[in-house]
Amino acid sequence: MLDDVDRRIVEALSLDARISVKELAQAIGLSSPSTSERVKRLEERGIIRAFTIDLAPEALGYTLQAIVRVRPLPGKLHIVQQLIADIPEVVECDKVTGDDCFIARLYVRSIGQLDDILDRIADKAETNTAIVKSQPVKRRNPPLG
Amino acid sequence: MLDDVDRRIVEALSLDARISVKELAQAIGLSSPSTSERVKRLEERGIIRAFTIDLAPEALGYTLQAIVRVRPLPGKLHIVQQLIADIPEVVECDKVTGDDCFIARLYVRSIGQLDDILDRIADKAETNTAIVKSQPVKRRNPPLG
DNA sequence: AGTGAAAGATCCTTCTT
DNA sequence: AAGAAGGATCTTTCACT
Repeated sequence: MLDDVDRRIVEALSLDARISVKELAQAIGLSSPSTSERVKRLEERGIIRAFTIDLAPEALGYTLQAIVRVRPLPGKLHIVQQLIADIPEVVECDKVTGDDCFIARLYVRSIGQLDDILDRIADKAETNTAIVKSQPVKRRNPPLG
Repeated sequence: MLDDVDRRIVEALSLDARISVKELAQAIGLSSPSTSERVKRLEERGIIRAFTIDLAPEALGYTLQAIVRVRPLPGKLHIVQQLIADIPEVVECDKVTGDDCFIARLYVRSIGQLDDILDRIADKAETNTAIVKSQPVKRRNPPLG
């Protein structure tokens, strides 16, 4: 899937996506042309999906994070899904097996705001809200092996 | 918090963190020096936490994603937390309020692998597993306003 | 696949307004 | 915050292993 060189490239770019090909090449012990080619192929193979930035929610005023499980009432599934997608504070939502149909992550600035948002779907779904107290594992890469 | 120019910078960099200051400047209609200064300040203010890459789990063979709620047995909280953190397939784990103490997201290559992993904590915690069927909302930024 | 050198292009930052 | 310019830096191409 990924050989050892690819892995090192991915790890280095995960830490700093702005480093030049030259720096990257030195970091992984390869020449610039080879490194450049590797990166290009990782993109072509769809392994590197994008070069992006990591934002700090707290620095944007989002001091509260919640994980909400949502079980739409009978016949309301599609409406609820659309409602959730339309809430900009929902930064991610998965449709899952089991009783809880959706699991959404929300960034909010206060409990009041959270309450407001949940009220919008209260008549169309049962919700179960968990407030995030800490993050024992922050977003990280899975094994690249 | 963020003025309109900052917002456009963040949006542009979210889409492509590799663009040059020059390109970025053109995209947002500002001069290069000003743009450069803005980006630097966004980093200093802790809003841009890092420049990184977005990996495609499927392209790495992770065809299955699961969200596992974990309720440690009495006295096992710390052990369980450590156990979870030590599972490399756990790409993110939150400690939350409520009965379920932890909510973890796992990337796995098969149901068998998921089963193996869950077995490791089966004697120390109750778990509730939901398989991700689709992602109505893929990872996105919260409102930048 | 990878290396090394070189040339050309591009870029960032500084300074002045 | 803009504009120009200098000086550095980089990426890619090419021949070769």
